[in-house]
Amino acid sequence: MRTVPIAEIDDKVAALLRTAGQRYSPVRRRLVKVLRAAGKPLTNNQIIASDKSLVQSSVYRNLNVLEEAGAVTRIATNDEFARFELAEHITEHHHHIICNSCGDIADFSLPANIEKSLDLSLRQAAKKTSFDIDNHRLDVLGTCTSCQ
Amino acid sequence: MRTVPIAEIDDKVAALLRTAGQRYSPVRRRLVKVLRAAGKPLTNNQIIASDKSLVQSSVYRNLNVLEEAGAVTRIATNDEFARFELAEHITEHHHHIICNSCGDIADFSLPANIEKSLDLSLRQAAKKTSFDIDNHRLDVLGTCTSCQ
DNA sequence: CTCAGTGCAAAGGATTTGCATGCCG
DNA sequence: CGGCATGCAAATCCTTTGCACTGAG
Repeated sequence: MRTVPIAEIDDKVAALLRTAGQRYSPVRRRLVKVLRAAGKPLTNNQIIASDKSLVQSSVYRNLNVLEEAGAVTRIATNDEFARFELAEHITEHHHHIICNSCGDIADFSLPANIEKSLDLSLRQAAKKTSFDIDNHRLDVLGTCTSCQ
Repeated sequence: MRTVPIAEIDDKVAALLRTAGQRYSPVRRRLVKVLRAAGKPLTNNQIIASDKSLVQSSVYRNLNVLEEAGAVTRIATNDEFARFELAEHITEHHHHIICNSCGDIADFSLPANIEKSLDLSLRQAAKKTSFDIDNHRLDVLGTCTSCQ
C-alpha cells in the first residue's frame, strides 16, 4: 500500500476540519501523525502508548472530532475496544485482516477488477432490502503470525 | 433467505454444546429461539425485550457460552452495542446491511459465483500478510428505510 | 477579551463477575 | 449428592463529561 506523504495528509485533514468549523489543533496533529505512522487501525491505548504526551480523554475527544469531520474512521472489531484509522479518502480504499485471537489488524487491498464487480453485486443485492447504500466493509478473519 | 426449521437448529446447537462440554439449558434454548425468530442480529436489550423471562446477566453469560461453542456469532457494529445471531453454519453464509444511523441490521446474500471469486481473491490477497485465514465478513453500510 | 482546546477527575453505561440458591444428572 | 445453571447485586473497564485553565486570534 502506498504511503501518503504527511504534507498531503495534513492538507486534507486541515481542509476537512475547516469545513467542519474546527481547528487543526496540536493534539489533532499528533493524532494524525500517529495514525499515519501506524498504517493500521489503532486503539485509544495504542495511540497513547505511541505518544506519551497524549491524554486519554483528549484522545477520545479529538478522535470524535476528526471522525465527525470525516478525517478518521472508527472501526468496530469483535474485541472490546474501538479502533481508529485515517479515513479512506485520505489514504485509499482498503480492507482489514483481523486477528481473532489478539484483535490486531492489518490492512490489505484487492485487485481493482474484483473490487469493482463486488461493488456492483452488492448494490444489486442491496436493492432488495431498500436500504440506501453508502459504502461497504470487507474484513478477513484469521490468526496473525504471533498468535499462530 | 431460507428459514431453517427449529428442530434442525436445535439438533445442531445441542451437538455443538455437547462437543464443548456444555448443556443445552433452558435459557440457552430460549436464546436460540429468540435469535431464530428474529432472523437478524440482536442486541442484548433486544433479546431481553423479546423474552421478558430472560435476565441480563444470564443472557450475556449464555451468549458467551453459545459463542464459544460456535453456535452464535458476535457482531460488532459502530454503535455502542454488540449484536448476536445464530452462526452461519447453522443458518447459511450471508452478509449484513448496517444502518449508520440507528445501527439496525438486515441480512442478505450474494450470488454464488460472486461469493466464490471473492473468496478466492481474498485468499490471494491475504497471502501477503502471512495471517492464517479463517473466514470473511462483508458488510454494507447505509441507511435503513425508517432512518432515510 | 473571548472562546475553542486541553488535562484531570469523576460520571456513565455496556458487560462481567461473585455468591447463594435451585435443579438436572 | 455434586456440579452446572441462574438471578441478583456489585464490580469492571472503556468511554464520555464537567470544570477550570491555557493559549491563539
